[in-house]
Amino acid sequence: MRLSRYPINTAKETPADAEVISHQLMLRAGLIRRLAAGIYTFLPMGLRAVRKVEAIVRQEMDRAGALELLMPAVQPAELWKESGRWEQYGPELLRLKDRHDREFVIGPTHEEVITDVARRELKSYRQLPVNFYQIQMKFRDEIRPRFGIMRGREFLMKDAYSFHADEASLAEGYAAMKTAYTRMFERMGLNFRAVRADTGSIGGSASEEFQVLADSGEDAIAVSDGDDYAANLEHAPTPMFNGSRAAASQPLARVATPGTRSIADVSALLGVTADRCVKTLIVDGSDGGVVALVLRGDHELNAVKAQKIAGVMSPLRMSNAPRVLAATGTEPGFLGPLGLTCPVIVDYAAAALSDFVCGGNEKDVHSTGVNWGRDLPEPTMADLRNVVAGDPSPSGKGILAIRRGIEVGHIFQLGRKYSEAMKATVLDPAGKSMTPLMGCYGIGVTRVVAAAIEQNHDEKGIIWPDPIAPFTVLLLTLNHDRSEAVRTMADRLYVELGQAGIDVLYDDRDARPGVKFADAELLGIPHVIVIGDRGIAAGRLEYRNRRSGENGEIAADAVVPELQKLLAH
RNA sequence: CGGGAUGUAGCUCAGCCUGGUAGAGCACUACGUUCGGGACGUAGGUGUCGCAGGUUCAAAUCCUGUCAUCCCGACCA
Repeated sequence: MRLSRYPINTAKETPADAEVISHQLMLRAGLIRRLAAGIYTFLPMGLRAVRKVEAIVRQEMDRAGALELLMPAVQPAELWKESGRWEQYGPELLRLKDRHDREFVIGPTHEEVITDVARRELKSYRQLPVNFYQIQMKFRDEIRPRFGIMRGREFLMKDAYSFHADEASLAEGYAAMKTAYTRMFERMGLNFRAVRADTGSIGGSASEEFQVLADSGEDAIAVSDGDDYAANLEHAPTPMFNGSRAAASQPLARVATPGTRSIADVSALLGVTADRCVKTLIVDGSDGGVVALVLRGDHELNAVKAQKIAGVMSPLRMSNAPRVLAATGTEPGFLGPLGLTCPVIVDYAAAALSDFVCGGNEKDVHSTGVNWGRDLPEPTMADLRNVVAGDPSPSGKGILAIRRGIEVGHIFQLGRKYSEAMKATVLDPAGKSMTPLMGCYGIGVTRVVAAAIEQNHDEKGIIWPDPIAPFTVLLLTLNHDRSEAVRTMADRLYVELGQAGIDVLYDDRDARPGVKFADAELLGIPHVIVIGDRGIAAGRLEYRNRRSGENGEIAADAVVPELQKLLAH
């Protein structure tokens, strides 16, 4: 591609409405343009990156034995009514009517359509297992689209759906997809983790999200430094209390703490760190009463974990002030486990404390030197808190750090939810009708592009990983219009590189060097060959690596083989 | 949907408070000089001042409504 014939529009200034770096750079580099909120045009350069990602996804899906098909974006409402999601899905589902007043949706996902395909096409267990996939535009009417293409309303997604005769086959298909996803993201050069996720309301036994690690990510995840363990922050378990705590060394005492309601105030006033204090939270119980949850002062309650505990109302609800007063005789800020009559559940970490500080269950009073077993009964314990950096990994290897991630893929075992609701059946070996199990596996293709930029950029612009760069090599000429030698050399290299099957972009514009270099860095083409009279005279052309910043030389008569060597690894 | 903010040239923004016939930089076009790190000069084009009402002799500016966009919260690839 010759840049002189390619209307790129790069901008020095950052558009005001772009918040995250990938959005800013995609706009500045001219990869995308906004058409409406969360809806973007991919300009040719941007589309090339999308196609590169697609190609890798397609190759690995094919390698895993999945079959590509293409389903319609517009789907009849009847299918959604059949699955029950016409009512369930809510306003994120874009609904519309045709001229005959028939109802349709613009597909946010394709479980209904694929299940319809399956019930028509699959007749025998002998056709199982099978995995269908497509790479297709989805539309989700997000409440708040943001971050450009990262959370758009219309986005390109690879979605796959597998059908299985039994659990073992489903598990096998799921594992194959996990392998395929791992290969894809590795090939794309992304730093990612497979994260244990909640199976949520969909049910099923296994679910993992693929998260690209980036500070701008919307999800908090806990990752181990000892192995590949990673989980959503809310889902990572904390270590159980091992039964040993330091011996009590202080007497139980009550101290006046007027006006100090927060852990921060108490620890400042008494000169103890927050991890020597406990906080007591009163939540509504499932039996109409209340339950006290006790955590270490520096820890955070995890609502998902708490509401799973017997006796605690789900969804979790903090008790209101009158109920707290009735149950404890005091107001929030001075609560403690001492003398409480309601059920008390203590987080493992709080249970491990000795000589701790807690509220005195009286306004403006705290207790110090409190010890389980001496001043209080041995506690009823549970995992109540979010993991924090430094906690041991649940995998048993390494310690956890809290990172942020961008969810680019999600795989899960669906079970029979859709096949049952939509009566997709096949005949089993005995000639009886059976309902196959399903798995589903998504990748946000366009989101991957944004995530890759989040992870690969510097102050000058994008730094594409080779496999998903719009172009692999950039030929950058200096003095283009005045030097015939430069033109001749560059034209020849352009042809040769193309013939060698290398994706080459040729900046043959009659622009000043500064402009060309700046654009090269903004666009982030990984390998740049600079062609100037100086280099030609010396027989050696300049090679620049966008990522390493390395500035080397290549023999002018061996550019193609030298580059091929560079690209090989 | 709740909270916050913004709409003026393709982009970044000034002008609005205090109404008087619309500006800068970047980008774009032509010519000249320049040419290995976002050049300079000369000339040039560019706007229903988001939209609709209202107030006024006069509205980008004041008032009302409306639409759009962005940011913060609950959802998702």
